[in-house]
Amino acid sequence: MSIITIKQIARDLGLSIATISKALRDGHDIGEETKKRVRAYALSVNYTPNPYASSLRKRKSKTIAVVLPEVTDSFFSKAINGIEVVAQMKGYHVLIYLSHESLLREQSILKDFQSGRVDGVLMSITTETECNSHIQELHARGIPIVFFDRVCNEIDTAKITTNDFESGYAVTSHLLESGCNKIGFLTISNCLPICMKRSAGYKKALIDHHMESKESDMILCSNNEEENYTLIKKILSQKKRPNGIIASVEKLSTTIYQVCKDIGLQIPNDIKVVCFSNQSTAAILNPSLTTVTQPAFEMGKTAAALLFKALEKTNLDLTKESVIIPSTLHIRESSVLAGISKTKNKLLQKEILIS
Amino acid sequence: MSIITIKQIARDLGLSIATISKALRDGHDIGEETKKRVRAYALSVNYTPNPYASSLRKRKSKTIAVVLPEVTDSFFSKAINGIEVVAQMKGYHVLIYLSHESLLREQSILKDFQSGRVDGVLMSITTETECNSHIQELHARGIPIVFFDRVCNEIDTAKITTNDFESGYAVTSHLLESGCNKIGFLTISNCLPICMKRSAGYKKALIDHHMESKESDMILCSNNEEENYTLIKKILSQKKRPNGIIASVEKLSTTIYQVCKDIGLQIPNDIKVVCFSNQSTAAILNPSLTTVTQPAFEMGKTAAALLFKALEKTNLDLTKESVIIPSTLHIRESSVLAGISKTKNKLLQKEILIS
DNA sequence: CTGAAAGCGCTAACAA
DNA sequence: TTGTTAGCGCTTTCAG
Repeated sequence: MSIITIKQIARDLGLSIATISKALRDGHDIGEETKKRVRAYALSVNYTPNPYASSLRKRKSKTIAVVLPEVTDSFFSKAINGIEVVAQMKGYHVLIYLSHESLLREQSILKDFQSGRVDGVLMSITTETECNSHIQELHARGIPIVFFDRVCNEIDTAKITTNDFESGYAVTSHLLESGCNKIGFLTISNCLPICMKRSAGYKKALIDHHMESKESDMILCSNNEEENYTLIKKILSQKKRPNGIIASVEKLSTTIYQVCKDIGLQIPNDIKVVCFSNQSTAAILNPSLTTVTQPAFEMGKTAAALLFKALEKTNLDLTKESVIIPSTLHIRESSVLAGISKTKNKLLQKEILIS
Repeated sequence: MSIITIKQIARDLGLSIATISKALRDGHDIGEETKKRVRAYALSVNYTPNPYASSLRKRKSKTIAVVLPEVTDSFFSKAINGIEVVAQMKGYHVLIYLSHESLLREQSILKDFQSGRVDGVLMSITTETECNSHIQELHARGIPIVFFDRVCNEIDTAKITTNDFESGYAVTSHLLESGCNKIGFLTISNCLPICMKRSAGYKKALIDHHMESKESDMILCSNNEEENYTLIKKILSQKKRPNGIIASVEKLSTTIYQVCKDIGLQIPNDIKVVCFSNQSTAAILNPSLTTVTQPAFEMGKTAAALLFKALEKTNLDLTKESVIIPSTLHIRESSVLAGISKTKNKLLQKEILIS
């Protein structure tokens, strides 16, 4: 069974190539009879149009790119899920690219998009992305870009985010109200808007509670697990160690718990822990982990839906389409007041939509 | 800045289109001088070849598809990671498709590949994929397919798996040695090879330990979390409930822990739990979870590497290239012998490469 | 070593 | 309503 093309169908049916093409995509100037005949035949020979020929001709690929730092993080995998659901519904194909937190990779990935490979781009930038000329350049070419979560402020386009400032504020207030008076904030970047907003919320909460906000309580983690382990261990072993800790990345929770176990710190008695995380296991950790859960699936879905809307109606101004979807604070055992019995704690556990 | 093509460069440089094309891809019958001049100019005008024109002409897309049931499972996200790393190295692009455990979706996804959109396919089938004519058909078209993890036995091509039988055997033996005498096996399909192999290992271990293997101990879970919760709760609430449980899917661990918490069963005293899982949080669960960890990243990487090899040398016979990469048994608190003190348990904890 | 020409499979004017 | 024609941008013989 050799590959079957429009030309072949035309020959078989004694019609012209153009007629087949139009009939197949329901062009309104083709006779019903012919349409039926063509469709039936195409189906019978299992015809599938060559997407690349079509892309070349139409200058549209029906393909989008998703550029992410990584996939092994519940936030991103759930976001991909959301993106894929919409894409499949809309008949788009999704190319996935991982930057692995490397600016260099991100640059070379975006460079390729200049070729017209994709109609639009969904992206979350790396921790290294301070310079953004590569994004700027792509944007200037007229390729629609929608950022989600890790946005790039300098690019004037739609951004799908969650309420990071409020989340940072809420979670810090919660720790303060649970009795913490020295809260460490683990971040992964000093310039990612997402990190800056969360830490701004953290600082504001401290101020509002008449606490000092020290630079030394801001801890910059790396992309290397062992380095982070060592760093966190050092900090939690200090004499004046924090009695509360906020982790702004999911995977740090494992490291923190591990360190506490290894140096004999009891959560939440010795130290309270909260984490920005989408892990479904948060509730069954030892102790269960208080989290700020981002609406990952929703964010992916919204970003994708918006991008497709932009691709379908050219008059849509992405500049004015940013969306903020609130996160949820799940209060669990890792951050509750000391001295409250387990049963009481259960009552304290709650789920708060951050506003 | 309008899109720059080979034709444009040819005009600008006063050369022919063919010369430019050849010069850019280092055709050996072009003068060094010309090559340099062309390259330099192409770089200066930021030329990026149109991939679709090239694909159309060469009948090669430099693109592969990855078809998975879902992404929000550590196994699959790590596998994607492995795949992407190799793809990026080899200059391939990866299209991602989620079947969401639906055979219908899987069929329509594969149908599209008949078009020549992708040069090859990496896939893990759905729990519903009993009939496989859609895969057969694609395979017959000569599109190389490499299965990983959830393979389809009926298709004669390369399969990258882990030692599922041995894993099932090892984990069951471990539970028996920890004192269990009634072990429930949670599965997600009665026909997925991966499930059948694991359960075969489970049954063999029971027999070798002179235990009865009852069909009623095999529990078929669904894709719906609430249904699973209800089902597991029912089973663990029975008078003759199991005192050991093996979950063959990562996400079931959360459900099991939740059920135990809700009905007051203590792990591991009342019931021991083990799970096939790649979750990094396994070690910090309450109690820490014994797992069989599949080499997810390696499997993805191997599958991708193999596919690219097949794409590069047409004489490679995928039929003979299957690989089995062993899993690891991580023994943790959730499955240890009752009556052993916490400190002792620590010594018991170990990591065993299953063979 | 370079160029002319044909064509990958499809679409979109424009004719008939 | 259908057919003719001219490409989309690139690769690849085959001549020069």
